[in-house]
Amino acid sequence: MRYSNLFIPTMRETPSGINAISHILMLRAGYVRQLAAGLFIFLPLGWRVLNKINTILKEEMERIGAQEISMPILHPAEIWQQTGRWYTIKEEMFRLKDRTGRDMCLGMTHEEIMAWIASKEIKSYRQLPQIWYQIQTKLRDEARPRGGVLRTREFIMKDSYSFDIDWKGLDESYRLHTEAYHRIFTRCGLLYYQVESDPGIMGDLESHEFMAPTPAGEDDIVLCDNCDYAANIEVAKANLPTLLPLNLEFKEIYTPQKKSVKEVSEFLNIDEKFFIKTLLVISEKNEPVLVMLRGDQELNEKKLAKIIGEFTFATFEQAEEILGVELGFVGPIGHNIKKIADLSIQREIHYISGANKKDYHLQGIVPGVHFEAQWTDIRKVKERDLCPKCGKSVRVEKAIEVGNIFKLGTKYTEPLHAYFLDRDGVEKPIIMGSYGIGTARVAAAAIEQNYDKDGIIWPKSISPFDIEIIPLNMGDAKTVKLAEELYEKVGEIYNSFADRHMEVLIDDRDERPGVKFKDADLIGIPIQVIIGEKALKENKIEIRKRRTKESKLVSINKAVVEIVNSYYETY
RNA sequence: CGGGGUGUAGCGCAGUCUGGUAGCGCACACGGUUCGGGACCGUGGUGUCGGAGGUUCAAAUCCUCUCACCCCGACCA
Repeated sequence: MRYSNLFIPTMRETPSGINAISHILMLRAGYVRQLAAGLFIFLPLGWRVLNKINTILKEEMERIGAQEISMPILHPAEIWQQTGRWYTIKEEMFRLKDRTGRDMCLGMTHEEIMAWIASKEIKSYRQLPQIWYQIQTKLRDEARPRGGVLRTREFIMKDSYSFDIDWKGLDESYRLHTEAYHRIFTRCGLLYYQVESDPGIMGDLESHEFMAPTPAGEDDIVLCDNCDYAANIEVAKANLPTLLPLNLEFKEIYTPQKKSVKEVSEFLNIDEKFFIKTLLVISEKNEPVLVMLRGDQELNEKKLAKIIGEFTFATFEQAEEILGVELGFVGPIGHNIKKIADLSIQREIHYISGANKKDYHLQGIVPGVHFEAQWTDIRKVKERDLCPKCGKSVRVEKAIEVGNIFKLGTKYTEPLHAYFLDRDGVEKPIIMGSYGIGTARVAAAAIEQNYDKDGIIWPKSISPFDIEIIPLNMGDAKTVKLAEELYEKVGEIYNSFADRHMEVLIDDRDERPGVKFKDADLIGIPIQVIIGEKALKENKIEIRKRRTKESKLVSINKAVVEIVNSYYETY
């Protein structure tokens, strides 16, 4: 295509107030514009990228036998009421009424609708298994859109749904998706990990997330370099840290104004490991719960929420009222309320914690002797903890969730009466799975992982164009003639591997060379073909790889071959 | 929803404290000179100063309310 005909509004200056690299570069390079919080317009280049990704998604989904369908975005409330999610999901769902006053909502995902159509049409085991997918817009009224296209209120997602006769079938559908996802993210040029994850409101069964590591990510993932352990920090486990016992006489100690574990630890010059951190939380049933962790550990709120449900941390006033002591001096002994202790607190070891008395702590506390509690894993894994699989130390990395896969079982098919008759004429619920990939997130993750100070460096599989031809002087007839010839010829070259034409962009604008170079680097097309008068005098042109910035002069009569070869060489 | 911040030309910003004719750079249009890393000279157009109300002879500036957006947190199939 011709640059002069394309709408590519690049910006010289960095927009203020935003900090995700992908957000800045997508704006500066003219890929997107923002309409409102969490709502983005994809301009021609941005849309081309999304379509490249969607094409890969389609190819890989079709490859595992999935069939593309299209679903309404506007849903009647009844179906969501049947599965209960109309009530369990709160402000995140966009709701509206139609002209007759009927409750409707905008689809944030499509389990309900997919299960509904399955319930109507799937009657026999002979019709199973099925995998249906869609690449469509979803809407969620996000509490806080952020990071440009990383978290938006309206977004395109590929989601697929599997329907099987039994759990074995689901395992197979899940496996097929896992393989497809590995192919998809590899083809998209992403560095990624498959991690164990929290199924959240999707169900209680197995689920994994595909995570692209980058500092812009919203999630923390725990990785082991020694083995293949990888998990979202929400569910990650680690080996119990052990402690050499310290003998402490059971007695109160005066610790004026020292409240946090850190403060008391420094004051007494005793390692934080020998402390018990005592937290007071209030569950959603308004029940106070005392939560204990070893002093050097942090609470994993997701793990605790799984045990006691949603909770909030007690305020200063609530603590005074419930425990009769100021926060900072609360200890595990006494208090006739529910207690949960992390497994990192070992029995038969002497610890220090609050004395339940202002300005005093208590040492020599022995868990199991001085207090009892429900012992369970509620701590957050941190860097250098020991891998639960191999025992070597793990690391924690930030990552963008680009895809996920869930085993749903009968969570949606039962409430929606999606039953079939099996071989023996027995009625059974369809076993379901769901699998998503956020298209724009893949694009953003690709940028986060592939850029330099000059702009985007697209993995070539999802670049909006393959080759950019840059005639430096549009006033020079020879330059223009050669550029046009290459534009025609390279565009016609058949890329036998991917079975498509090279997509060539020619910067035919009457701009100065500097402008063209800057824009070319910004928009990030893998191969730049530079046609300048100096080299032309020696019958040469320049081929430059965006990623490495290495360039070489090649003679005109070999230009086409060299350009195509360079394209294959880069990645 | 809690905390912080920002709204002035298409973009980036100054002006606000201390009220007195709304500015700078880039971009844009035209002419000329340039042409291998975001050129230069000249000329020109561009604003409900986020909105509403109030104080005042006078408000971008002070006061009250409100809206939008960004960042941190909560939340997040």
